Amino acid sequence: MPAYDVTAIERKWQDRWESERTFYVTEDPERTKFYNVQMYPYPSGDLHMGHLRNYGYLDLLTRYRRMQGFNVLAPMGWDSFGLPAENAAIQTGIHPRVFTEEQIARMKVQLRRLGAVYDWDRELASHTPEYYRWDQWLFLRLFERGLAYKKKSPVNWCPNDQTVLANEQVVDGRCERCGHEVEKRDLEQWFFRITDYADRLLADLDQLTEWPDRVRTMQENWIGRSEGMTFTMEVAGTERTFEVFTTRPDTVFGMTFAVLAPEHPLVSELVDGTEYEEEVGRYAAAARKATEIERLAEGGKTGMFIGRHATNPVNGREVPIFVADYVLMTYGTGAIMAVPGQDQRDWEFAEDHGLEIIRTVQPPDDWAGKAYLDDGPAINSGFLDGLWMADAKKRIIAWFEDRGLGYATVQYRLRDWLISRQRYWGCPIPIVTCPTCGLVPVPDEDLPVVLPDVEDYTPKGQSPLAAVSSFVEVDCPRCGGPARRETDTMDTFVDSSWYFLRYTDPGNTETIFSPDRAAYWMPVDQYIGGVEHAVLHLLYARFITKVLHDHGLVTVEEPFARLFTQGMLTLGGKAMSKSKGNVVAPDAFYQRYGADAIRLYEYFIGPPTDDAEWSESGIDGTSRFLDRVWRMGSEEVGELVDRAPIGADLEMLAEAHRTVKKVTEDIDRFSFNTAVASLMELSNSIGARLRSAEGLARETFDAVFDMLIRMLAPLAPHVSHELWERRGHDTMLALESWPSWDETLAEETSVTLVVQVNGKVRHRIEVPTTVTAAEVERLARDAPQVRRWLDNGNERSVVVRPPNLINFVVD
RNA sequence: GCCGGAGUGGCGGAAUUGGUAGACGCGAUGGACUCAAAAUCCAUUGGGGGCAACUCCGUGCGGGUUCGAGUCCCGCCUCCGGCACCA
Repeated sequence: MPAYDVTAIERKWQDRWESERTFYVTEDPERTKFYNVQMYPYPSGDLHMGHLRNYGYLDLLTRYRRMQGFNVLAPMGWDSFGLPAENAAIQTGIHPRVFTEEQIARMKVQLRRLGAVYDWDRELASHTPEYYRWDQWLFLRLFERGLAYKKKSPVNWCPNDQTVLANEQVVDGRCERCGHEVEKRDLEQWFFRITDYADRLLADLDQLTEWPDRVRTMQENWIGRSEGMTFTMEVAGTERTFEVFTTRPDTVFGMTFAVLAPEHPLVSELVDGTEYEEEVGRYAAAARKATEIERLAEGGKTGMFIGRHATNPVNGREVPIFVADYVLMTYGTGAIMAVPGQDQRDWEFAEDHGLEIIRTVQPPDDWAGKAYLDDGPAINSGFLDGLWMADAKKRIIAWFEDRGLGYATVQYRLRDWLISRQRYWGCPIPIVTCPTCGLVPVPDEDLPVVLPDVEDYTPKGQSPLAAVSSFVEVDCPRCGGPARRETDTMDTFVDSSWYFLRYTDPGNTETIFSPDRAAYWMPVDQYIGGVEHAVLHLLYARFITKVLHDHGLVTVEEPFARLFTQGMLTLGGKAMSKSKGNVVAPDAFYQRYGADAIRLYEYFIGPPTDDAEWSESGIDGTSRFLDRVWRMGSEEVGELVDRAPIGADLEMLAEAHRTVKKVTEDIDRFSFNTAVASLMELSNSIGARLRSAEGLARETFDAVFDMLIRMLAPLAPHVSHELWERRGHDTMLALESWPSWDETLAEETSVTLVVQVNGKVRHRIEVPTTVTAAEVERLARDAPQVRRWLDNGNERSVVVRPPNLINFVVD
């Protein structure tokens, strides 16, 4: 058990921080702001140890930056729309709102128990009409700008969750949430035109120098920029044409067939009324329905000839047109020129279907049996022959452009963001469909479109809202005639793509937020969250911020200046999660050790970016450390002497200054584990000196202990605040300044000189930091441990690096 | 397959710029205190050899650069993460 009354002390200080509003802030142009945000959580109820680790990091920074004098905003909110509450409602019949708000209340209690402090005046929750009203407002601005549109297209459908999913929410062909295989369906859905921002989302990654490389790379790959050429091909014997996109226009002479995606509209047009109609129709229909997993499991490339030919513009050659599911309607133009000699997928298809292969790049002599993808001189390519890839591309694109047959283009892998969901617990899309006026936006003054209560939450392939006639049946806002409300709700990632802006002005009932207040706080100086959002939330939030920037509401183009992705806490090697049933509940640990020991252990467990395996025994260590500090600060431990400082005191003081420097630098580089280690070292050293014969001067102890407590304040806030008060300070430690260090004082006066012979350590000598190279060499040569080695060999040379290293090179 | 990241004692990890490998903590062993236990404190703790001074080996494996490599370079192995029919 700890040496002090953990529960009473923690409760006391949690009350004080709240009642004194210590961490509530306003905009203050006189002070430098620090906007500190954690990805707002889904209110899942009980926090486990893994959550505490993450909340602990944010709280550490809030307190640390505050002590450094920044005007720190640390808000908290709730990503409170979404499937878990709805699924619980289906099972229990409890309204998702009731369920969600209970969970929020519980989480707030638990955050408080950890000692996590926020400006609760800025709390927001996305399920409230006060919040989602502005989701709808935002949707309408995107709609006005042509950035929100409704379109029928092949989309991802999760049969288990009974809703469509965004591309980003399909992982390995499965639903990110429930793991069920995802099907393709042709549905009319709402999209956000994120592809319009693909170039900016890619280019501005360069500005994000304080983001982990890993996340930037993931976004770069996800956006997937490819330079190439788009050109038109004519279908022989018809008036019809289609466009193809290729990144290898230099290989166009090697085209031996063309392929259309099964969903390509031209497919049915070209086979209608021909002998191919039935069979091709059957193939295309099957391909459209198959899941991604089924399509890939086929092995080999399926597809079939559709009875038509296309003309290669470069040489007039007619090549057969196929339909095949390895061509995707959602990328490029949904049609390709196939060059089996230079593309492995085309090669496999050609082999499976007995098609001709013409190489257009000279492969190495021993190359056989597969496509050649690397660079080399062009062959079988008319006027391109002999040119290498880069030159050949330039030449052929110029050839197409001169004749108006094709043009250089850039394609992105990124798809538009599918934001409609056929589920209940989300933000209604503020659109009315009128038989005469078409899609009509709900006027701003009629917002919010309030989510109505329903009897039955069960998804039936369309939103449960569709069954609420009082919701669906409305007058058209434009012509007044009978019309129907959109019944899909928005992806919850829409809610989370701008909440950090709302925190700056959460009570605003006139606008989404005041541009001035947002300008003061933005960008977020430190953003903390899980790496699992690298291409989901983090991409969407960047996109929406740019849209709002273009709308004149936000000054910055990038929302998050510095990103930190924390590692997970694991148990049995797996991430702690309620659904996996491997969570460690903190309650027992709060009682036994207290919040401070838990926090400290979670900081100490390892680098914060790394996953860490939970272990119970580790808390003993941090708890013991806090006990030692407590006893040192509250009892007479060892020898406190009223005397003028002597040598030992000066050494103690120097050590404390060195620790301040180290801990400050460690926290700045997010090396919390070594910061804690340094504080332990300092505390050990104070203890050892107190027990030593000389003891410590009272004045030295007071100064050094004061520094220790200040440094401990962001890490173990309760115990450090209590000690601060008990030692006679009448100020709130959280508002005290972070200690500074005196560089001269912090300097080491002596150092261990390492004497090496041929790179091996043979001797160590304590020397003053000021030793010269000559002194180093003399000291080293005089030592018998060194002379033995020098006398036994031929000395070649000596490398001297005063004050701490000398290396003799001996044969 | 492609792109990242990592591999250090019994365990978590440290070594920030090429310069003392293993900080700090856990665990373990021995000791002090105690009637005893708990708590606390002290000592030892990478492996081998030696009474000792000391010495040999040691950061996934094999090479290399360097006076000197956990750190840099080349080639592998293993694990983790991301992407993956994107034309």
